[in-house]
Amino acid sequence: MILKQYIEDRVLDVLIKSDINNIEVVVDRTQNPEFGHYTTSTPFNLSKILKKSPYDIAREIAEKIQDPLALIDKIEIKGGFINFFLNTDAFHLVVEDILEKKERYGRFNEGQGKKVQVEFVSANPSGPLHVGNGRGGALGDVLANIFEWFGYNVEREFYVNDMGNQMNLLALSVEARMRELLGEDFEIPQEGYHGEYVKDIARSALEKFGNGIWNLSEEERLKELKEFAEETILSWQREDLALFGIRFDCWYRESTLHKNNTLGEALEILKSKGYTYERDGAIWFASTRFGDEKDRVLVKSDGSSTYFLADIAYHLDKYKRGFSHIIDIWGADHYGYVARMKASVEALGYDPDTFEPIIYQIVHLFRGGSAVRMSKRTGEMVSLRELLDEVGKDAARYFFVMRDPNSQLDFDIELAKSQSINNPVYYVQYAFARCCSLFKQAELKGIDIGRIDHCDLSCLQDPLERDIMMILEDFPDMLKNVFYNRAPHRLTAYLESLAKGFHSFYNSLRIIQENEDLMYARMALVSATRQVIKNGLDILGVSAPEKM
RNA sequence: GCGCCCAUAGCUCAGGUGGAUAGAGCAACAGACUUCUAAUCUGUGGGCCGCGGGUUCGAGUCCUGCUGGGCGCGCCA
Repeated sequence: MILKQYIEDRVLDVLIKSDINNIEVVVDRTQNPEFGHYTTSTPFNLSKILKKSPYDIAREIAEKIQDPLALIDKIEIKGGFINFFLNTDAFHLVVEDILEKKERYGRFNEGQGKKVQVEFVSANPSGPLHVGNGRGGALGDVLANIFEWFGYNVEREFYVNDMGNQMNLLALSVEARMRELLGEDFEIPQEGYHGEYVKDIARSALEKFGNGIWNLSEEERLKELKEFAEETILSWQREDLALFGIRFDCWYRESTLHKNNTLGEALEILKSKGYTYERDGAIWFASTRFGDEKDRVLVKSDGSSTYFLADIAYHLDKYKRGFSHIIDIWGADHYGYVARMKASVEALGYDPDTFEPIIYQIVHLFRGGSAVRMSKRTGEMVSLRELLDEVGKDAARYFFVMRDPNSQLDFDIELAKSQSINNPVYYVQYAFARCCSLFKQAELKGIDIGRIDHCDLSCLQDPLERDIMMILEDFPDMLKNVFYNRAPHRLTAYLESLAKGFHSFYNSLRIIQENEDLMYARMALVSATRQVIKNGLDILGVSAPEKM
């Protein structure tokens, strides 16, 4: 980043002195060493404006480039490209930068403490979390971490859907299972819950309430059971998420919105602005006026409110809590809600750009080559807990964010468990452990670790060393990419390439050795590598074991 | 039917705001441990970027029409 920035600034400097303004200069790393380390194609873009050939422009710019830090070895013109070759000393600046900034390397202060909310998982309290929730959980938590790295004050929130018919069905299902356990006739409602876990809840309910529960009125009994089932399931979810390394700042219940009459408030705002109307005895929101494909019902003809109105109220409440940016992480099956929620945010009077739903595609579980079937109806879903028990937190988190959220994810349980090169988590963690091991070795040999931080890096001249330094240089820039594109999978890919660079270096060059200058310089590089892997794993919420 | 997502090596996937000869890993084959962790490394082969048009100096990337797969289109929650 510092090097790329340096090149960019040098080019910009020439343009400004030539009175060419408002031109964006993009400097890229090259893929081919033939083209140097960094390149820019700005001359192509200037060609039309200046009415000169890209080649001539490139030559003119190249001639005027200043190099106050003496980092540029040579500049070559190829067509309209300006290719920059840096000297090896340039890359030493990167190592120094990392050793100075340490755990702050790659952080930015773009957010300046602005309040951002990331709401994710938000599974209904009607059953244990499943693997789909796992992807949403990992994605949301990592994005929240990224926002923190960019200087935002982030709140993680879980929305608890504790109202509605589903909870009544849950209570009825539990009651049926209780009767079953008592050897009575029972019937699980058609749309009820059939999973094994319902029996577990029924069993604990019998223990907790005893026979007295049957003396209550039907209504009273179901109310008790509903509350009991809900709290039980919520505690499961909380445990699962804790095992998954996720802690929410706030568990926000839908019932709170009803108690505070936020629904009425939201409805009033929409009404007063004239965005509602009555038809067929229902109250409608004219969401098509804000780009939705059809208008939506807020209050049904029987007088009850829709889930959508509660959602509008929920988002009104979020804005009232002072968040400047609101992110909702939704599964692909919620795509249909994007347009209407955007519409309602705008109708309430807030900037729809500050509301950002992020959609992730579904997860397919595999075990070796074969797909693991999931069925919601029979309740035989693979739970997040089972997955965590089998592959562990680190592999689970890593695998869930390893792919573009827009792409479906094939999650191979066997691969996630395997302790081999095939498994990218182990590959990256192993690189970290090797770094740590080198430090341990160094200490055993009585080497002065403190000297590493201010050693002479000039003996780092090997291409393998330079490759690592170039990757390390890229870290902050890569994080910007991750941040702006909401694309954590680029971080995992980055860590794998850094680990690869390190393993190559480790295998072919001796680090701890007779030549002390070289040894300290290489240890400095190891130290920088270790730091960057650590920073990256921290963002992912994956542990960095010192020994494996 | 309409909206959105996806399609890149045999497999799983990378390829910010368009840039040079499209990259990894796995699998296959051939090699490397008396020495800092072989959970590693080195080398080889492998491609009409789903198909057809268009935009321009330049397209895997942008626009458009198809094909195939996934998801969504309730006065459900």
